[in-house]
Amino acid sequence: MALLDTVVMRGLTVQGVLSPEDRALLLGLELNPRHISANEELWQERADADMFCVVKEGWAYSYRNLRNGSKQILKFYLPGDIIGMRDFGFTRRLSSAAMINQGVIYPFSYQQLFELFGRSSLAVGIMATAMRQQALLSERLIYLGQYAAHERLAHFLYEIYLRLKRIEAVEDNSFLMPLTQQLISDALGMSPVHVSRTFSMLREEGLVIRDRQHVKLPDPEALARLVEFNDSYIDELLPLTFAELLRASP
Amino acid sequence: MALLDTVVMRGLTVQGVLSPEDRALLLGLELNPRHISANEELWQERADADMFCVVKEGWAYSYRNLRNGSKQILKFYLPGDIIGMRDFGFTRRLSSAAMINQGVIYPFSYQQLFELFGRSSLAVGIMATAMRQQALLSERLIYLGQYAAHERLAHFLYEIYLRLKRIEAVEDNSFLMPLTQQLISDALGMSPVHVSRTFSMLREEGLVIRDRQHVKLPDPEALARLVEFNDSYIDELLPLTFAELLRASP
DNA sequence: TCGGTGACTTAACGTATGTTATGGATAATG
DNA sequence: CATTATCCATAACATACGTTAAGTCACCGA
Repeated sequence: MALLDTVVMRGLTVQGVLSPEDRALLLGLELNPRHISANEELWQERADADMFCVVKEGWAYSYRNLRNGSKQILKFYLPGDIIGMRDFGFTRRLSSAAMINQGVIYPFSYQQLFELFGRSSLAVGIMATAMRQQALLSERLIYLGQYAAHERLAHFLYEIYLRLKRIEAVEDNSFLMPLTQQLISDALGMSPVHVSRTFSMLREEGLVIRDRQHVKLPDPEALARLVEFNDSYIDELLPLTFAELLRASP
Repeated sequence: MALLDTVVMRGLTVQGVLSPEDRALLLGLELNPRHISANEELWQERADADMFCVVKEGWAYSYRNLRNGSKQILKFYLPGDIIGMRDFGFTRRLSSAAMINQGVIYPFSYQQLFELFGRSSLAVGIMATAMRQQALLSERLIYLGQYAAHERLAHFLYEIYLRLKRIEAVEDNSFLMPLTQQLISDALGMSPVHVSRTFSMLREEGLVIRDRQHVKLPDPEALARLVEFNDSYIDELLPLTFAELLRASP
């Protein structure tokens, strides 16, 4: 299962828009096979992110270990899949990755991806933006999978708080949230009644004050501790190496 | 909140790798404001996908309506966010999108994105690949949020089945799955014990036969009906319009 | 001013799923 | 071949959450 055989690249081939150079670049990603034994780690969360892997043989998976001892698997990778794209645009890995059984992978560097991108800064920027969106999606998946209702709601509110702060829509730890409890329940996969119950709990604990659309988090840090929110990456600029790679001559 | 002010693009600016042309292209996306009223739909699931939106004012959200009447919200969009990237590389929208309150958006076309990409076929291909990965992640989020254990497991098995079929690793509706129930439970957010229980249920219903790593789905279509699996898009080639856009002169 | 509507709260009750524990089958190891 | 570890099945019990329902409060149009 080579990259050129994936649905997407086959589509581009059929449509006749992949130049011979493009095809050569793509094939060039699959030159250095590496044999991996079962259960071997490819990388750990927070390791430097500087390369991807195409899975040639075997199964792998990406996951996050949580404070409470549980772990959430984000994705299983089968032959032909690319591991590591999730981290593109971040300095460090957002999740760990490991082989399940024995297999073969082709590692390739960010540098090679930049060549695929034709060294277009904007392409890199758009891709990084998309991956940040996916990072938020992954966080939510983790919370839906592993945490109880009050943690999910706390996590949700804290995420909104951070995103609003970034666009300067938070003042004195308060913000406007035009969501009904019904909408929140649809987002968090719980019943509207339980959203209400859970808001009451958070209010009693002094973590959230809410009157209609007005929300105040008296102690955002306490909330962050409760939810194990990894906000280190959210406002992170692109890795410094990106500039060098973009400026490097082909 | 303009695109040039987002973390990613600010990073590229700081690093001095955004050319004046790049900046002009990016600014060019935000020329045609459109005022949207509260609760107005931006598009529905399965509509033609041919453009994105930058949110300027107001909140929006993307969601999927499910057969059982519930709905799963995938993401809330705040000012500065781009709506619609999730569908890039697909012919039709994978989820609906609507405004929550009244607001302003800037629509921009795929064509404009292709210009950002410098008309690099490979950049388009990589981006589309990443978005397909995200589509699978979204499906899993929907299932974690809205469905009971046996539906989650059924969905999981059917997804694996489809992905293995694509790489010709399914024979006679059987395949090899090197996963322990512990790993499956970590992926689906349920206890290992309940995974076992649920496998027993599916076996009694004649939907799944399993002996250790050997899995057989006697009637994959029955499973697909049970889980409301939208597999129409998984093996879809890139939209035909992509070739035209890639070939168009700048 | 009044009834109507939608958003929210709280309570009572049922159930899906988690937890803990035990035993059996199979694979791994010496 | 014996021993041990791993994986899995099943049962008994506990609980978080869903469901249904009723009541309060704010807002809105007649």
